[in-house]
Order: sequence, then structure tokens, then C-alpha cells
Amino acid sequence: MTKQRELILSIVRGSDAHLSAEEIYLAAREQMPTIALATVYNSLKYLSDNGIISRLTFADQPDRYDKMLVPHDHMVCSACGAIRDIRIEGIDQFLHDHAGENIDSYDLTLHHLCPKCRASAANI
Amino acid sequence: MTKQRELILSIVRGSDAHLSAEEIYLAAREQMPTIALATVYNSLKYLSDNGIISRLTFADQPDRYDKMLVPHDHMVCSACGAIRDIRIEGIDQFLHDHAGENIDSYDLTLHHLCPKCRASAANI
DNA sequence: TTTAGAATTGGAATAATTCTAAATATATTA
DNA sequence: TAATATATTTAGAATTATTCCAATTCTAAA
Repeated sequence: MTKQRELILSIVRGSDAHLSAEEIYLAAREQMPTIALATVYNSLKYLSDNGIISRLTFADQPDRYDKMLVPHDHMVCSACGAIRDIRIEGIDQFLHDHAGENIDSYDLTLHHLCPKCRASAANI
Repeated sequence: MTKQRELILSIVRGSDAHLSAEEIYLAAREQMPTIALATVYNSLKYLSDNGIISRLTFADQPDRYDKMLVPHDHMVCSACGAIRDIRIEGIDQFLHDHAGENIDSYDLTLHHLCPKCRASAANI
């Protein structure tokens, strides 16, 4: 692992947000001002391809990166795009039992209005 | 509904593939050669925002559009990106029971290697 | 049948990401 | 250790998907 990849890994691991490449780039530059955006993309690709971090794809947002934890799912606000980790207990088993064939992995995203957006929607 | 939107809707409804905007544009031009790509995007936005068709977002692919059918899920090949409709029986109920709060909708994508890619991976 | 609002067109603009080629670093071998 | 091969980084150009914009055209309503 190069210094750059170590840095990027530590940024992803050190945050609970679901950071985008751009956000990671900004954070990385504070500690290594000469790092290139392409290196951030390269490293994120390397890290996620090797299962060290995970990459998340949502509609209308750039891809985001997450540390590898216990498997979990995501809840996204349809209005502001805020992302929250959630855990649907038993989903893995459920999918394996019901999919009818081999699954390597899955992505589950639930959509709702977050409390803030629900409140402002009510005022319109 | 304008002629353009009617045409785009009929293309989406007439296909079992999960078409991208570009593919829909190419199909649309055969019947209406002057249609603009921007109109295709506009119309797809209008149709999906109004729940007439649905928009699908997958990693490493442009967004795709699908006719509205019974709720269903997707199986994507990690190698070639091929998309197949699947139905996980009882998933709606399961999510409602286990999510612990109100869900407006959900996206579930399962990842695997399709038979073709599994075969060629075995030959490497 | 004017008039307002909405939609379409074509091209420019933007955002996210990948590619490229040169330079640098790292690892491997003699 | 020196020489060489391999991998990574850098900076900027290129690409892809999508949105924006201004001018025009259509549609619908008064």
C-alpha cells in the first residue's frame, strides 16, 4: 500500500458520512496537498475492487464510499438525498432463501422522506 | 401528452430490455427523425417523475428505464452488466415488517455472475 | 385568434469519471 | 548494491451522461 492509498483508506475509515470522491479528495489534500484527484479515484477503485471498502451508487448523486462493516442497507431521503445506515435484520437469510439461485452480494436502498424534509413538505 | 412523449412511452412499454436514454433516442429517431436527445431526457424525466415509468440506477451504467409492472427486483451480472428482472416473493411485506419506519419505495439489486460470464471466467 | 404557458430543438455547458503519457516510486533480480 | 522491471502517481485531456439555455414551435384557454 502506498502512502496515498493509506491516507485515503484512513479518511474513509475515519468518517461516518458516506463520502464522495470529491469530498475525499478535499480531505486528503489537507494532509497531502499535492495528491491528484486521479489518484483518489484510482485508490478508491483499488480499495473497493479488493473488498477493503465498499462503493455505493445512488440515483442523482456521485458514487460514495463506505468502510466495510457488518452488512447493512441504506435509507435515502427522496428530497434532500441524505443517506442513513440501516440494518434490516434477517435480510441476508431471506434473500438467500428466496432468490432461487446464487447471489454474490446485494444492494438494498429504501426511500423515504427524512423528518426534516417531511416537515418542510407539510408547510407547502 | 405530446407526440414525443407518447412515442417514448411506447418504446419503453414495447421493450423487455432495460433501455438507456441513448438506446431510446436511437429507437425514437426511427419513427421521428428530428426528435432531440434533450427531448428524450425531458420526457423520460417527466414520465418517471409522474410514476408512469420507472428509472433504474446501477453502478457503472447509465440510468435505465423500465415500464411499470408489478413490483420487481433486479439481478445484475458483475462482469457484463446484464440485467434480469426477478421477483423475490414476499420482500415487500418483509421490508415493511422489519424496517421500523415508513418506507415509500425500495430498490433491491442482487449481484451474481451470469451463466455466460461464469463459463468464461472458468476458462481463464 | 390572440395570448400565455408548456414543450421541443440544437447546441453549449456541467459533473463525474476515466484515460494517457511522462515522471516517480517500489520491488525484484543479477 | 546496481540494474531493471513493475506499479503508482501526477496533471491534464478526454469521455460519458446528463442538464441547461435561448430561440422557436406547439397547445390550450380565454
